[in-house]
Amino acid sequence: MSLQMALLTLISSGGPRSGYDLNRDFEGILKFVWHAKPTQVYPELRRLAAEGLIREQAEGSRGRRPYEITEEGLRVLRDWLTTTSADHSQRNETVLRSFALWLVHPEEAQAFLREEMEYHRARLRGMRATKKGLDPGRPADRAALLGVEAGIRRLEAMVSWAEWAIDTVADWPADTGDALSGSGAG
Amino acid sequence: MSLQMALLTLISSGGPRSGYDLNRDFEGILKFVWHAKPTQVYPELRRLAAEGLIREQAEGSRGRRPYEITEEGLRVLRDWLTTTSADHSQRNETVLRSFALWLVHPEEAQAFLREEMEYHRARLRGMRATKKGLDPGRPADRAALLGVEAGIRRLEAMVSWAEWAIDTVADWPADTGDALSGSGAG
DNA sequence: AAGTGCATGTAACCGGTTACATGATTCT
DNA sequence: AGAATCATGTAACCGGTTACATGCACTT
Repeated sequence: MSLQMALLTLISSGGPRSGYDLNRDFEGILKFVWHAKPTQVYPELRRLAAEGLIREQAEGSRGRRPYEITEEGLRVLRDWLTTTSADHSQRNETVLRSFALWLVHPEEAQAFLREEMEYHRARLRGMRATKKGLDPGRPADRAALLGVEAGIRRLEAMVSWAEWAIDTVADWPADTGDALSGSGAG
Repeated sequence: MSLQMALLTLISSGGPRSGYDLNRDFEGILKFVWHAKPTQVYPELRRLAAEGLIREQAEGSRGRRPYEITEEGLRVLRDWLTTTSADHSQRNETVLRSFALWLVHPEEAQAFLREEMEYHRARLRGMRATKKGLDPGRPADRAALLGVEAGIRRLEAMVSWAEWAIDTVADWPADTGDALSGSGAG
């Protein structure tokens, strides 16, 4: 359901877009918002076209199939925004793993946290670069700036959390033997 | 895959737990980390037991089936933590929707953002209450505190973002007619 | 001419959701 | 006695991933 809305949002905001363009968006600006593999995107575009929510334009070079949104597609998008409420279910493997960190040696826990810190710092740099590429003069970009700002703030939260967590784990008492018996790096 | 690890983490950290207990955890402390419906949890527990990663204890009152983690389960959990890296793919419908907000009237955009702000504030209160219930003297709770702190920081980021976004939308130029033609509340 | 990146797809499988079903225990 | 909550499950379906397949265009 929401994949359709994600595709309609991208197509409506970024002008005519092909499956390839959309896949790049999922890897770029939408990385922390929505994701889908190419094998899911292409059939879904066909379905949206069959439902009349998007329209295929003339085939471009290299077999590109650019789509544009239809009036009906816009209507459906607006309807979704105004009459349904957002699903808040989430999955975050970084945080899931942190719940289990008492089972490994502090050095291993810190190694994990450092890796996560670096990852989120890198993504944060990417997000800030993306932000610079947006034009506040364009209505669609103004909305995109809202989304990008959310991404930046969430990434900043993760980076500062990881920094704090590394310090916190350093202060954990040794717990000689019990939780870590049988652990690899013993 | 990660559902198994989520279940092992909960069972290892919280003492013997039944499917019902675990479902409550998914609705509570793990709400923003991992989620699974009861219909997925019960068969998965049977599978974990068949694989020898958890062990069923004596059936309790009301048909409760409490499980405890086995040595093999602990080994698998530690192995997952130390030899594989975290999947960072995410989906966040709140932020996805914000990318499309230029398509609706500013009042509708703000109504959405206000709703999200309230939702995240409420969840933040819940997370802070959860934090108070944890005992830093217990190793498992110390790790849980890392996870809960991540949740709090992410929720704080979302609340402050929503506040900022409401103000930002208020300053958007009117864009008389173009993007909003055909929109419901015209 | 070979290698890389562009660009789209199919089929099989698995993870996850929805709808449905059952019965015991506690509370009012 | 009836309602609410505890507690576990099955079956069908759908959304999403993995593995595989194809061919063109641009660069070196």
